[in-house]
Amino acid sequence: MLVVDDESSLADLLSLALRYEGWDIRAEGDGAGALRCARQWRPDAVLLDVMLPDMDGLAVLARLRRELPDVPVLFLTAKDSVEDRIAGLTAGGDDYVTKPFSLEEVVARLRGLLRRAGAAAAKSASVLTVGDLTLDEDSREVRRGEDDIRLTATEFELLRYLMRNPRRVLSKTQILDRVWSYDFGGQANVVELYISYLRRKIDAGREPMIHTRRGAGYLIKAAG
Amino acid sequence: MLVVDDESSLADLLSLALRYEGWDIRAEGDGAGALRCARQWRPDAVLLDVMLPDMDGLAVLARLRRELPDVPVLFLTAKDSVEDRIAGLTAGGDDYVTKPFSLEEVVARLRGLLRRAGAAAAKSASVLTVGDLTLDEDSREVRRGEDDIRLTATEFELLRYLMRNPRRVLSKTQILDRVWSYDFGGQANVVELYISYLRRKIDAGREPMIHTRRGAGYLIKAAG
DNA sequence: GGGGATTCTCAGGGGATTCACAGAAAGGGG
DNA sequence: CCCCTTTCTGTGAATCCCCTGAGAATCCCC
Repeated sequence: MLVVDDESSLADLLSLALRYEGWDIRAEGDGAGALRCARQWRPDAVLLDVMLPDMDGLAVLARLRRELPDVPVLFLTAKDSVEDRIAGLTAGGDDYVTKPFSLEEVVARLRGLLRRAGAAAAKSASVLTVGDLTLDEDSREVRRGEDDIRLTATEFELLRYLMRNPRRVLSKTQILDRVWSYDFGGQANVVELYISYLRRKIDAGREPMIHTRRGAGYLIKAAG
Repeated sequence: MLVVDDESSLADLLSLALRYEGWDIRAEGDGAGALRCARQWRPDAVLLDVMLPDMDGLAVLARLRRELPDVPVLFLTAKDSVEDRIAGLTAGGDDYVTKPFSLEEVVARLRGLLRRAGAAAAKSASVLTVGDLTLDEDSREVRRGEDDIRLTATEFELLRYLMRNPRRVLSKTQILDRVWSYDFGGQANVVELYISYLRRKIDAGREPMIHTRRGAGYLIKAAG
């Protein structure tokens, strides 16, 4: 996975997060470097900032396509920038996220891209299961046993993150960094709040699946 | 599928979108290359820009027909160009779309061409069904249960996109990218507006099939 | 060219969602 | 068993997202 962004702090953040997902990452700070790396290293996907110091992101894309016509590209773009121009280009199967983004979002989009790129091979599970709890990333349906559970957007993202890491303690900081936007400036106790919301919907009147590890964080695991 | 267009960004866009549909794609930038590719590679269909740098699209067509008399051709043409001349040419079973087009439209036309050409590739029936809702891509007829439903062009495209992805949440961005033209620069809330139109026609007084996932997008699924 | 259909913008309103704050509850160490 | 720390949760305000009516612009067919 090739990360192209001239803001090194952001590039580092992304590199770390994606490495944590088990992917092999390289980072480049400008278009020329990106093209060189793409040519030599042949990444499976590219994260491309559309604002680069040396050349337009779209120019980079064009030249990238000449080298690697099939590699999926995830654009990183400022909220109110040239969204219309991006929209056209991404329609072909690429995708984009607007800054500021959450890492969960980036990872989810990347998985989607890879799944689609490897269309035939990977038959896309897209359903996470922990005990009798299931979460479908496509339909965004969540159920525990027989019961449908309606979640808000943030609750869904949080639960997805937990279920991606079953039986593993996730600290509040980790959660905040992954589920909320990287420039979130609020109180850390939103995590507690949303854990509480989730418990009400998922664990209510049942054996609990979400557990607190005092001083460490939270984890989810099958009941019993 | 052979894509012939001298505008490389557009050719890339099309290649990606069609690859996503599971087709095998090659792109050429001029008439000479197109003919060479057609001769050697024998595509099942050709997307042909009528404005090419080296030769008239019509001349390309003529020579293409000598090589591959049966391959269907989808013309790409500017809005206010020589539409009448195209119209004459397409009488033979070919078809055309005017720029700017939406990807949904191109894909739909291509499927139509392949189906009519009797190519093995397109086994797909032309009728989409979700619950008691059916949409015929050929006749453009839509019915819910016993009731005929009259849709406008945009409503039809939107519903088709939804029905091709039943039980799957589609974001407003995704919808905008697929259903509207690639250079659409307007407000994102047209999607909301057209969803609202569709609901009035499809869900009116019945169990709703179109659902909103707040903060995520829309999906269609069988009622109940 | 005329008239109806269609597409799209704008803006208001309503309800859902997000989040801060603060007090209550629970855990843990001495 | 007490006290301090951490976590939980009720309340309410601000915000965001979505829906829809009205009307302007445009398209298309006759």
